[in-house]
Amino acid sequence: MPRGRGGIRLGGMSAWFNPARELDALLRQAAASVPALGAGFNPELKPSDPRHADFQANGVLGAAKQAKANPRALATQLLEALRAGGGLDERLVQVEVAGPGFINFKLTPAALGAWLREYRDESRWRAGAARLMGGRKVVIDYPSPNTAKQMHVGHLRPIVIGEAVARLIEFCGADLVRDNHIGDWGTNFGVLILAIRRAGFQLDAKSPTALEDLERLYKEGSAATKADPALMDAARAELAKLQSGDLANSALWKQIVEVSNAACQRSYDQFGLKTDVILGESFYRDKVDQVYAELAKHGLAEESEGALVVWHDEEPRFSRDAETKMPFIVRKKDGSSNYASTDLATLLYRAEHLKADEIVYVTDGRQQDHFHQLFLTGAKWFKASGRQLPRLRHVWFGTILGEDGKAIKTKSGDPVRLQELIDEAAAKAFEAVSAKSPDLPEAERRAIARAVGVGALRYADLSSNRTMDYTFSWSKLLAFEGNTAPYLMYAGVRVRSIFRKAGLSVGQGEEGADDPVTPAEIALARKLVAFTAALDQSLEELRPHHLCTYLHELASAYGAFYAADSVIVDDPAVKARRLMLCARTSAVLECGLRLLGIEPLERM
RNA sequence: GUUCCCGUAGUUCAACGGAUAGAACAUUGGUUUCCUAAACCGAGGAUGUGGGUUCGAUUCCCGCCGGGGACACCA
Repeated sequence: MPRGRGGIRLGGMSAWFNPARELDALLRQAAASVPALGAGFNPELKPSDPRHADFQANGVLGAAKQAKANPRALATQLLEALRAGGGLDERLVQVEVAGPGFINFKLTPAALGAWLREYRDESRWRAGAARLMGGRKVVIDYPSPNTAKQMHVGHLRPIVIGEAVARLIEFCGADLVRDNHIGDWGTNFGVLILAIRRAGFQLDAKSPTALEDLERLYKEGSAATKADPALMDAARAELAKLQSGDLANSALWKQIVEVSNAACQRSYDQFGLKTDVILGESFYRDKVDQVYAELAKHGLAEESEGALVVWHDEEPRFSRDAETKMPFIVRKKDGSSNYASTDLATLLYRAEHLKADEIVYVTDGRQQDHFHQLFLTGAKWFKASGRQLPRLRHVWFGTILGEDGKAIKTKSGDPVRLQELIDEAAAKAFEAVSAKSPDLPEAERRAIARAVGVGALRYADLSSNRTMDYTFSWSKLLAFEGNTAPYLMYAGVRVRSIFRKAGLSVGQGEEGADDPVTPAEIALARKLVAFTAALDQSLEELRPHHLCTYLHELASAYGAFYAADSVIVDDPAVKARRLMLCARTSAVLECGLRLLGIEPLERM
């Protein structure tokens, strides 16, 4: 993400969409004329603790050390150069040298007011954010489940995180393709087919218990093949038959996939998840031969113990000299394809047919080594064959642990089913909404409960850093107070209620609104302008929790404003400017919630 | 054994090398003739451990302790 490339000014309008970017650019310009700093100076501009300022530049401290200069004196020089440059209007931004040599920037009420009047709605923000990823074609790979398993709580994260990351990327201007790369061509099928044969089970895809039956059989098969290596070989043989076109296995495979996809779709519907394409591993069945041929041709892959593998000697743990060998196995010794084969074929397809500039893989953290090897192999392969490698990113998340502190797995006991979790959340929310708003019709209370319950689940998962593991807990996932989705949704509902009471629709009644005045108005306005910084930060490493933190702070600032300053008052000027703050809060909050995949409400 | 991730108030989590380590829950004291109290205002309480780098370390490096993951044909 390039910084300091000048700012965007939409159609000659005056306010900066993203003040941090503008200030960064101005500081770099100014530094060029300060001898001790020069053109390569990085101002290290960051959002500041609001007690001090809106933004602070820390870069002078390090530079002063390098130049053996007094940091405060150097900061003062830079500040003078900045003023001389003429790009800074001090009626909008107050600047001062502070502490050991920070440069602090504080937006004045005039700047806050200008921003609020100008960046009114989502279309303006999208236009502003489009500089982040505009014109880029991005493929995102999620939730990519394995087939023939019931959805349990472990499936929550790829759905929820994947959707939030996808929406964020799309919001920032990318042309996005959501590709559900389902795992439908692996050894798990061999295991399952073997188990079905051994049990003499007749699969009926239309049976309501079909998925449960499959899951039970898979568990049996999994236990059996684990206990007996001969059975594992038999399972692999079933897969090899499938992959080479055996009619009976292919027919069975088709039925299993059908049952599995229908069940997954029912879960996706409840999360509002829509994928653009479903190109599972089986889609690449006839595209892996090209991968083997090209890797061999360029000398990247070699035979080892009968398998075709790629070593990466520059990475000690993937090198052929490693103590425990961890090659990237691209073809098994029985000739079957595996995860690596199909992922390489998928990479090529996305680059050549989908024209991806960037590919984002959303999976759990246990696959880090796999993706590291995939990316290394992809880079060498594309370079050797003269292709342009898309930017590859592994957006991984931590594991949901069971009560025993171990990862929740289908095989170890019975983890909570996803449907059970959703139903429980909705039931609890229904109880709450019925207690607090008994006058609403039952149908509406049901709909609200659904939105609140699912929203709470999603937010609980998104609000902490995705790389953290967490232990499954009903109370954590079903919390409705504090830093939760219902808190944010409630703040939004209170804004909408004001407009209803005033007989206006959101956005009306703010004509001629002036700059914020009271402390609560100013604090809220500063928070609203900080939306751009929150977007930047979330997008940078694709971590939605930054957006969650921001939205919670915004809702909290609104809560304080709501308690301190009445909106519907007699003074038309006061009313107009507070209505403007309400409208902006509503819009930012709802836009932010939607980015997280949470549907805002009119009332609750 | 090799390697990756993690360790912050009683609990669940923030902090992109910077100022007095922020929140939420729980505990505790207050706020409602007034726009939804699912709210607001206040109080107490924390960086596993030992070194190092740095003007400055929760953050970077090394050791130790503790938890989890991966490691030859699962995905």
